[in-house]
Amino acid sequence: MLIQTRPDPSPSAHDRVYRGLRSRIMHGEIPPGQALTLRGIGKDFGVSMTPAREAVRRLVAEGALQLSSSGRVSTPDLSNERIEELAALRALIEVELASRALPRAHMALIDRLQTINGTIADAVRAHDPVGYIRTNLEFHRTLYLRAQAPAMLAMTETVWLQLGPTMCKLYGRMRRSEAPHFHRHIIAALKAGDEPGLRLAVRSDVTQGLRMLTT
Amino acid sequence: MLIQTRPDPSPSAHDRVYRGLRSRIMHGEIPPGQALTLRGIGKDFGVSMTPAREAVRRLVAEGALQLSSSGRVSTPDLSNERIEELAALRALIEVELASRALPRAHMALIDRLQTINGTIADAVRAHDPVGYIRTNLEFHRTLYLRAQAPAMLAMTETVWLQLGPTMCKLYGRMRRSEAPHFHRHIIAALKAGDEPGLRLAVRSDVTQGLRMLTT
DNA sequence: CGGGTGCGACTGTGATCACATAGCGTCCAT
DNA sequence: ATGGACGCTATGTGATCACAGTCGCACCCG
Repeated sequence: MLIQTRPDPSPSAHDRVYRGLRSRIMHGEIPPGQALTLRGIGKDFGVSMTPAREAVRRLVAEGALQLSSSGRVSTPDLSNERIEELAALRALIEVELASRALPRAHMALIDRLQTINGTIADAVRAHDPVGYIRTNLEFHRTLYLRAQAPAMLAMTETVWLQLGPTMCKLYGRMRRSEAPHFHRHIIAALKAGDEPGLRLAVRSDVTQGLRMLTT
Repeated sequence: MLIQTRPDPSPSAHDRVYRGLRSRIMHGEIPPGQALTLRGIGKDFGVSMTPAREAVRRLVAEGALQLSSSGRVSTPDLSNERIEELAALRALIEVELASRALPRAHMALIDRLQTINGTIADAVRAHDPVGYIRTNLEFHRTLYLRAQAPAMLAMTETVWLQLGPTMCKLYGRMRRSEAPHFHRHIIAALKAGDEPGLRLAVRSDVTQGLRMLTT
């Protein structure tokens, strides 16, 4: 019996398309309101309409894309109320995830977080919005993975996905840029094992970041 | 220019299939681990495989169905850890929704909640698990609709959806049954405008209901 | 020069088909 | 009688096609 060295070699076409689009959307590579076509997506990924349609359906279900009344697909342009809601959801769930990760946060994890934080600073200095968003999310995901709570992490990533195009719009016009300020608080609270401080730091990081998103 | 009297007359086939399956799953009409086939679903709804596939993909994206490695589709059989996580998510988000609904809760809303609560008691007396689950969710949704927070409500409904088959298994073996106890606390807190009491009552209702789900 | 109208290309939808694969029952050999 | 191998059937996947609706653009008329 062969052991699968690659757990997912799935040559499945719709999965490739799904992952590709999801990554582009979550990392803010597509501005809000951008129109997409099934045939265009299919051509981009070298597949026919069928897998493109499945990937789009899935992303619509996750709120990463929206369908107009006539079925045209585009990235959503969020209202301020929607952004506030999604920020509140991030605050609720991510605080819980951080809290659950705290007891399992070894020094190796903290080191990795500090490394990622350095990469974020690099992206900021290089004025690389996509790199900034990607590494910022990687910082949070690395922490939350320690919470051993896959359902909560999935839900959080869905929220990130919905905010992707909006973050694209924001960081595109973001001129003066500073390294993520509250990440140091998060790391300090992790080191100290200070749960209330960690909750406050995560909540502050999320809400401060999202406050800049409301027009 | 004609005004659409019916905002969604959508004769769209995949939407019919999606809504139908979603309702069945959320209300606990399908036990966990139940295998489904695209051609079977298509025949049930009188459509071809294509809309059935799209509906299934969407439900998989929402966690209401799972795909085996070979692509076979079935309702998920949740582990205890997963159930605990979903219960924690319900507690987090629903408490927030109730809190946001509180300032807008008129007497008319409270009356409707009491009426629904009576219907729940009827379903319990009639030993009707599906009716119980449906009206119980209707109770919560009626309250949360007042929160004016569609993204949070959607996320909560996604959690309900994931718990649907598990609730089916539970309430199928539920013999002695009592009317939902904490719903009265919720209504009392709404009447009194007591926010801490409301948060506690909702949290208790959710966690107590879900504690029975863990095997 | 401006606006309305009509045509054409484009886009999503759903059905059907060909193909690969996984399940599963059966049949044969020991 | 039991275990294993074979083959059939059922199932998901992806491509293609026909169709209907929509959007846009150009052309024509005032």
